[in-house]
Amino acid sequence: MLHDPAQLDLMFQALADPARRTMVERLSRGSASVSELAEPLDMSLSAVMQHLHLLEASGLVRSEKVGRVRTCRIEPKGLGIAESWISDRRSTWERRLDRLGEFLAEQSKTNPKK
Amino acid sequence: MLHDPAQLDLMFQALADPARRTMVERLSRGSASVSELAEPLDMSLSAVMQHLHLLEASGLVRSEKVGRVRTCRIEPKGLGIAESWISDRRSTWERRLDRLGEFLAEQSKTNPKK
DNA sequence: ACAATAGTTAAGCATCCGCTTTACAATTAC
DNA sequence: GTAATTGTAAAGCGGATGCTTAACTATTGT
Repeated sequence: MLHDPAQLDLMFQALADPARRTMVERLSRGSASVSELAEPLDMSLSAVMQHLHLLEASGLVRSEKVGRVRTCRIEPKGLGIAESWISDRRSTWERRLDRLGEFLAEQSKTNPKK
Repeated sequence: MLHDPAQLDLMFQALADPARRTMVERLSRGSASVSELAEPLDMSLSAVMQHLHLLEASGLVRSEKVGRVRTCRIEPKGLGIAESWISDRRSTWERRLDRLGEFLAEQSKTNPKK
């Protein structure tokens, strides 16, 4: 499964704002209404709504409205996508370090430091 | 070790751009000069330099200049910081799901569906 | 010495972001 | 029915972002 650049843009952009990360933190502890998400944030409800739009567009959060309250919850696959891009880079890096280590070990066997 | 919001801002912001992710991907395969980083990117060297500044400010990349070439390499701790924030959120979410599962299992034992 | 290479800095510019305020819509409580 | 609650939509604004070009510095090759 290849990484879709446009989605990664949206996802990392979404995580790049402290208010939005606060919302994700809150939602990782359980679903919440828009007002509940807004409560710890020092900004208008309207602003929170705009952050929520971004979070939904990125695929990190989904929500549904029942009556007059919209309930938001985490989309666990979303976090997985961002996490796996990072972890792919890390493992590429670490595999390379391993090979380098083996190479150096081999060097010091056939050509020990004087 | 608590997550520093300002650093997470810089880090996710850095990853939110396709050119910068391309640079990180390149560097995860090994160190590179600025020109090498620029090669696959359709923009001026100057623009690449600006992306590089951001990547260094975020702590994802470091570089040093020898002679007239600046060699850039990944800072593996950097990726770890972003990755661990995400994985902390995920595990909070998953632990919560587990508890919910246990609760529901308990419910159906003492109060089986009619 | 001169030219080519590799990088750096600064200014400028169009666009995007993160808010605000205002006005409005839908649901629920009294 | 009317008032309070909860959420939405639109317009506007200042500052941040992602480039460009142009001018410049430092190192290396001939």
